[in-house]
Amino acid sequence: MKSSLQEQPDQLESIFTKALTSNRLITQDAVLRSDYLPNKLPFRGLQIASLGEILAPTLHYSKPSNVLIYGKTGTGKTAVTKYTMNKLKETSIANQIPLAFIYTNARLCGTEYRLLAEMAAATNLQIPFTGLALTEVLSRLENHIRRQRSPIILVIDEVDYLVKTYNDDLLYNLTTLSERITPSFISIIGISNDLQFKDQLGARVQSRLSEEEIVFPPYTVPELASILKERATMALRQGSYTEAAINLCAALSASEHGDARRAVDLLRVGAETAEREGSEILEEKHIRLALQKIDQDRVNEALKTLPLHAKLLLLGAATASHPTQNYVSTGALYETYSNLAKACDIEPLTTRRASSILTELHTLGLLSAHLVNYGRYGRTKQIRPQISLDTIQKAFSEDPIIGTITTKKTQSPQTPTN
DNA sequence: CGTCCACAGGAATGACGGGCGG
DNA sequence: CCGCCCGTCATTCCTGTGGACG
Repeated sequence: MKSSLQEQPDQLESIFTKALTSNRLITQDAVLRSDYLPNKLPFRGLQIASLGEILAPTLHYSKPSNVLIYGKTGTGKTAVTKYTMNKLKETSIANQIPLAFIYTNARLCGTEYRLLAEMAAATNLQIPFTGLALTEVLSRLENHIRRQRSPIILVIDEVDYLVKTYNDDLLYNLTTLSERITPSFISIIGISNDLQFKDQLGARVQSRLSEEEIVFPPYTVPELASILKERATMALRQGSYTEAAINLCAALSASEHGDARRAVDLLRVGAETAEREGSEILEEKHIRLALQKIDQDRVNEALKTLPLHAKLLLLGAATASHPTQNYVSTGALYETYSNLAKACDIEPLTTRRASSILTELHTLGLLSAHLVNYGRYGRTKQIRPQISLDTIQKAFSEDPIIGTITTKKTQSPQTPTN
């Protein structure tokens, strides 16, 4: 800004604007968001090419093979798929080829029903929130697709979730549906984080669904570094970051199976911390702080969104676990859990239900549990919380029900008898 | 060598909030 | 409005199990 005016009252203003512009490390924050889709995807040329090859037949009206895409989180599966779909979409529109593209995420949808509803919505068919039989939704969808007359490319992200929590029926139904509507079709692209996913499919689905497979290897450290540098030049003010900081980001993320999304998150949070403490330059220490913060946030978020009884069980595990060995047996935990529940004026759940919740907590990684045998004295799980009592109490302190308990003084140390 | 502890976890069933078509 | 079916969460009932004790 050139201010040729000699006005002094704007002295402060200029100072402020200078402060605002110069202390901003991040100039393009959208680039560091996890949903940002870059217009080129380095180190994924092979995968893009294979997916392109597979989908190419759609351009002369024939059905492409179904595809399964494998790779750990943050290896670019979703980005590559979306990228390729977008390109294909452009081409199909330019050549007036009827083709519909649907992207769904099984885990975000949550249930089979909602996944179908989402598909329907993407093809402009309204499906009620709930209340219909799955078969009903399916047949409505079929009729609708018949009427629309345009083939569909359906991406199901995190298919492994779908199959794990339900089974492969829905996938089977979709493939047969596709066969019923020839010459139109639904071509399915399944994206899975789980490399063993295919084994969980029944033979009838397996042969249909995985006609083609593409594997996404994890990014290596140099690859991650290169990706980060590119993002950094776009998103951060020039000269506001050190090479070392970028490399640290890459190294930290590579140790977690080459997760690019996490690497970019780390960069963004790092830059934010640097900004907040008024630093001119993003350095390694900021990245380290960011790493802590990300982990912390993730845990806190998980804790806060837990259902009531899961919270109580976790709290019980943390309070009751043996001070030195740091674990509880199932029975003792159930005992403390019941007491906690009663203290909150809540009926405790049955042991059976508690057991299910416990395994859920285990799969979430908030607990560890392993089976031990005391022979004549039975067998039980040794359950130990993976999170400190302190963190748990803090996270629960805002809970409308549990908060009253956690803010109270810690229970007098009642040593459990064994 | 059989018992029997202290649970794990499958199957069946029910209560509940909701939408459906008629 | 009704009778029906849905998905979700929870209960009840049940069978299964590794190994120290007797």
